[in-house]
Amino acid sequence: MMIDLELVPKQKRPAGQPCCEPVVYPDVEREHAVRMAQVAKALGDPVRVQLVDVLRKHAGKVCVCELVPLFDLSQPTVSHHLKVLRDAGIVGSERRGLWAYYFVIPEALKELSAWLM
Amino acid sequence: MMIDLELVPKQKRPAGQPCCEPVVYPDVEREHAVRMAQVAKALGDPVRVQLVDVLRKHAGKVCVCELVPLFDLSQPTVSHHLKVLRDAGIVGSERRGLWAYYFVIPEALKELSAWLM
DNA sequence: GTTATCCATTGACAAACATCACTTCAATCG
DNA sequence: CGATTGAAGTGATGTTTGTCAATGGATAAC
Repeated sequence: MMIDLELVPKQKRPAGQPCCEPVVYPDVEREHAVRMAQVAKALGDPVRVQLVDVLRKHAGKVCVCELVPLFDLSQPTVSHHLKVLRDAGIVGSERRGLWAYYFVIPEALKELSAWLM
Repeated sequence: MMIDLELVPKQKRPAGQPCCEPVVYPDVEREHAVRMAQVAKALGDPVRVQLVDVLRKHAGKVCVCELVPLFDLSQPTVSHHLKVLRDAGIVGSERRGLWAYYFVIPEALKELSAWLM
């Protein structure tokens, strides 16, 4: 982990003055940060990461009843995780008769991925 | 949002049989999912997303005292968020006298970004 | 030494979260 | 119709999280 730091050696400020100039922070980032955090938060659980992973590999072909046995969780809990992903815009769902099929919405992941790089 | 679904229409199963074959799930994904979730979870707060954003733009040049005024938060709270990022391996810190400098560890973000695509 | 400054830690609290057992809803089959 | 099935919703519970006030620790200036 070699990071070139270019540290700016600071000196103790004269009493009564602020330690340093605050870095200016564009307000534009604000809403973007909120959105990125929303997506990241939804992915902040191993179960949901795996759900996304499975859905990505079987887009549109997986119903909830196939997902449940993959995790040592009750069906309502899996449904809950799917809802979290849905609320974050990461997955969508479609109902066909008794079955609900889930699929990943690639744009959501792409947006976060882009910000990360 | 046009997703090609290729739904597999299922028929109601004969009584007593499972609804469908569970999708096989390689156990290799497990630990990877845990790691991805760990990073994502740490990014699951707008403040921390903004912290990473600022640190990325000023690598190695930002001390905590510069970060605090950017957020309408107390210094301990900012310290807490930095610790969360540090525990997730997203940022590192270096102490120089009174000041603590934080910097982003790009690999952590890159790993998540790669998985997302 | 004493004092001031930067930062981390602790303790406390409300809010949010993950989970399950139970229930409800919708659709299918007989 | 009634019975059954897949999935979502509810309520409850224990855990985690975000936040701050207060404190502690280390370093620099005096």
